[in-house]
Amino acid sequence: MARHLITSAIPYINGIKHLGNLVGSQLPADLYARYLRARGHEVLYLCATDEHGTPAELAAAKAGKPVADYCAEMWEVQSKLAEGFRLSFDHFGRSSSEQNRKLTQHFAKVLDDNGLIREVSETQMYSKADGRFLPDRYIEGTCPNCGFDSARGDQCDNCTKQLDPVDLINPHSTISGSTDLEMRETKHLYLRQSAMKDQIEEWIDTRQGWPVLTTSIAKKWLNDGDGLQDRGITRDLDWGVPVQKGDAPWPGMEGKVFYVWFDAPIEYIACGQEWVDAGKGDNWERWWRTDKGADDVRYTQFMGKDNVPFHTLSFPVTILGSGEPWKLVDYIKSFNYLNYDGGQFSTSRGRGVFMDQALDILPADYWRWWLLSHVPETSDSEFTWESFQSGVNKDLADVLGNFASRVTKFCRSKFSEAVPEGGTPGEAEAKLIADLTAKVREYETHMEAIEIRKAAAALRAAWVLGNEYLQEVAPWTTFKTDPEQAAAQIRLALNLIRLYAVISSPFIPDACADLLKAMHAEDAEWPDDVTAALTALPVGHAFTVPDVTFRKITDAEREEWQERFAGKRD
RNA sequence: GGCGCGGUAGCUCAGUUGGUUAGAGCGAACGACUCAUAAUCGUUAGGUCGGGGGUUCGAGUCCCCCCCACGCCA
Repeated sequence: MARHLITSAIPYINGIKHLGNLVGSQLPADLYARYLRARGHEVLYLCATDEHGTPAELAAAKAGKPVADYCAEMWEVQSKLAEGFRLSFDHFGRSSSEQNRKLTQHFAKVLDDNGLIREVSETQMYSKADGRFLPDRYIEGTCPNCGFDSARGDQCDNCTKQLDPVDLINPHSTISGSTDLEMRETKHLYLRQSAMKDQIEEWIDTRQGWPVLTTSIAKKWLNDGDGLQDRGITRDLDWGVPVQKGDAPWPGMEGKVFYVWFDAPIEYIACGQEWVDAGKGDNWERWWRTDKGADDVRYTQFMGKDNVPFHTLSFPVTILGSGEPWKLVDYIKSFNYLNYDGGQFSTSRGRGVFMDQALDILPADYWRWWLLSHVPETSDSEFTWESFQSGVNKDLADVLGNFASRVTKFCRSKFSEAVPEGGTPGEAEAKLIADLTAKVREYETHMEAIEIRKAAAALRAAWVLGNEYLQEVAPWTTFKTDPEQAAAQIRLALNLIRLYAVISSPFIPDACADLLKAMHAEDAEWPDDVTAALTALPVGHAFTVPDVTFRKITDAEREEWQERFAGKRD
């Protein structure tokens, strides 16, 4: 038994995430967490909402609510949806927590003590009407190059020319529309990532077997151009962690907050504290402090490729730069993007399926199965309704669901709703057990390597073995001449249902729980010994014929959904 | 423009450090079976491995050039 710390990239607070967001970190992390728990390991799986920054402020303003209230409400919404998808977080925290505020301020202090923070004076566009500095993308004006009238402060979307906000003709705030703007001087803190470049690179070079996607992105940022750049960690905003040196004020930084990218990853740690403070655990340091028991913890992070630079560079700079014994990540599993029907998912245009809508039309397991078995591991992958329909109908309904149905119904009709006795296992049974053992071991290997698509394929192949076996021994034929032998065959098949429910549970937890219940299974112990596991339900053990475990998606539904989610979410 | 990831059977994708007849699932065709959610099982399907050049006894798998798609960046 080992101890596994797992985190998935924390979703931003403003709004409901789409399936691409879900499959890019939380869902695979949940799969891994569930698998490890099923194998008897001790797991702490943490996630949270990322709440600070301008987008949250703007979304709150749009909703006409104070930003703190808005975030609290959205946290509830995201929390409910996570439950809906059966994401098994040990705790779902918030980056706006008191714990994170203190920890972030602590890290800033020790980084400053270690000479890794410097002050920079810069001029920035200030909007008097909004009472705030405006980031480049909140300023629009006419492009001096091509005359496009909605050029952003940093770039013209029309001619792609790189711009400086001061170059814009008639610049205005996109928040209020105000044109009363001026350049003001402001001071910011920068994290001296450049000073840590060699140490970070050395650390990354010692990471074995990381996905190409992860290391190639990290290497690019380390060595591209002038190398790893220092990065601002403060902003002129109200909503965020106030800039302080630990408990003490930071002269010259009054009224500023830490930039969201700085405090968000620290929330991984703070979330452990929240977990304890919520009464769900009693010691977070044994997960996070290598001097307090976290030495034997294996820490795995899950994230989309857009988050890789923060997790391979910025956050490690924070951790290593602190000089304190915090647990560093051991393995980073990163994902490409899931596209939607020939294009991108789009939150702003409402293109694609969002988490709430998905659960409105089908149970979580249907989504979990398709998404996980098509997770964009090696390259971007694509959601199409045809593929979704075929994956659900074929894999879940026909191969797995129907197997449980045909076996239990046959038994009920020829014997009773209990495991029948008689007969002896022969060659066919021995072959099935050998094949199944090999397949289960293969499945375990892929799961441990977090090769999710391959794991899904192996799992599906294990389901197919059951159908092959039935087809070969044909108990419906055997029964006519040798009912005892048919009983032995169906006894094995009934036990297969239980075994499938156990090993499939990380992918499709609800359906598996239903199947285990139908089989009146008393435990869900992992089949380390497949032969033994196939006698777990003894002769005479009662069961209940399960309801339709997975229903099929009709062509009419598919067409309707295809239409409904094509664009424009209200 | 720079960089990154890709371009393998109709579709979605596998293909370790280069090595016998390039694989899987879906779809399609044919056959078997009838217990089951008109489900299952079997067989078949022959793709210039984006294009060109090179290294090698031998390359989808290494090197160079080009084309295409997607993404990121300034």
